[in-house]
Amino acid sequence: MNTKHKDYETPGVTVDLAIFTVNSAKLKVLLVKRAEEPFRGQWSLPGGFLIHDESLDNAAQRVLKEKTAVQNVYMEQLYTFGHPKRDPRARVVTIAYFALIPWKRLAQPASEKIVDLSWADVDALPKLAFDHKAILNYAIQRLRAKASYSNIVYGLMPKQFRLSELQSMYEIIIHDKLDKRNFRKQMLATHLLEETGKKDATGAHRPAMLYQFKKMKIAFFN
Amino acid sequence: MNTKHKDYETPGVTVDLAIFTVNSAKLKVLLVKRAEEPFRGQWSLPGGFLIHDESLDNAAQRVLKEKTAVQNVYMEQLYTFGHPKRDPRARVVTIAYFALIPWKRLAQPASEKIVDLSWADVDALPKLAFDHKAILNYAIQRLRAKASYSNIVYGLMPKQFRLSELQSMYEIIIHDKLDKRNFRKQMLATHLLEETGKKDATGAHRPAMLYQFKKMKIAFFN
DNA sequence: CCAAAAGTGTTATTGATACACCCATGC
DNA sequence: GCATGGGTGTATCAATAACACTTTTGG
Repeated sequence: MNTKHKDYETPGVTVDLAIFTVNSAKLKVLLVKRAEEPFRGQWSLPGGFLIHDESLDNAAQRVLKEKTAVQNVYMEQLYTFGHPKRDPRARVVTIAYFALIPWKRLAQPASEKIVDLSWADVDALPKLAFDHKAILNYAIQRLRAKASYSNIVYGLMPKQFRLSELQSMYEIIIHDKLDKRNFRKQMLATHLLEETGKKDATGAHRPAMLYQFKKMKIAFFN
Repeated sequence: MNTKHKDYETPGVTVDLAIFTVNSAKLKVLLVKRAEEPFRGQWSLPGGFLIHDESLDNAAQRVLKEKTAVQNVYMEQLYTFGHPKRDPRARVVTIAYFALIPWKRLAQPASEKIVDLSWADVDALPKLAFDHKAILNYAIQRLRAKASYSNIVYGLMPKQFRLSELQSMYEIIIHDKLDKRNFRKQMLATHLLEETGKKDATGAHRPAMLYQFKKMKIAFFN
């Protein structure tokens, strides 16, 4: 690493977040309406400048907490975007993250009442500021890919759930139907799930066993 | 994205590269000896500050070319490291890349004569400056992982090669022995290889068919 | 008693793995 | 003619995919 600055203007450094949840059988992403130029009034991904003495992960956590008031959810660094013209005013490099939040953990009235925040259906997105559409597409692609070979969808589930709800979650993310019997066999074969003993009778019909993820030292999403 | 700078010092932005090749059946990485403080005299990954109007990928290509004089090799963005104390003097965020170069494409005398450049065996690394050991470990892990489910090792092969050489390359990267017959079956089943018609009689024994990768519109390493 | 979701096994197919001998050439 | 790497096929095993009916409850 060459450490001479020379006379290059040093770029701004931000983090931007693609925060996903699932509600009403739709994958949703959190958007914020910009209050300032450029792109004033347009929707964008939540983000912010890196603060002194704050790691990248901490910056992403901070933005997440500011906008959603939740913490301890699944989050990973996605990719860094640095095209010189991605911000029309100044050079800004942004480290993109993606996060997953179970819908139930969102204080719905609180986060929905703020008019400048919106959970947008990823299949019906408005025009986005900057290169946020590209960032979001990248995030969606990564989420879908990981859902098919990892247990990342855990990050979207509530504490307890029916197996049919877990299956629906997979189907929503990967955009395909799964076989009920094979799905159950596979899920139980991982031994990552355990029965709670409780049954959920909220449906109008036969109550279903509720499951939860076993406590693990390391929450591992491969 | 909030675009107010406030009074935060804006961090420096660099790219650092883990440039791999394979020679003498060993995975090697290019290191440079630091000429300046901090870590003067220690080995580090090649890197440099981002220049105005240069994309991140271009910055990585520039550093690659400066150090190896090669271009058009496999390269991908790896991860961005931004711990506030990773550079002892100032805040520096670095976007790490990894690159693969076939040994034959390196002008050996040229790149080896420079005393401050070294192709180090990844299993016998010296102490590295900054957090470059962590960056390199991450790169090696990614390379090994991708080798087992993608055709990324293509990036390390010369234009034409024997199947046994391709197999050796896989074995070096994934650190395991493969079955010759199964390996050949699998490789040929992908239809990504084609016979050149030529035979390589440089060995002291039965000449081997030389293969090459088919020309593809999109070079795809999954 | 009917509607609706819960729950449950077996078979077929496919892909991955294990394994040993003959071949062609240079020396 | 022998040493060396080149080249080839089959059988087993494991994982995945296809598939339909009975059960339990609420209304």
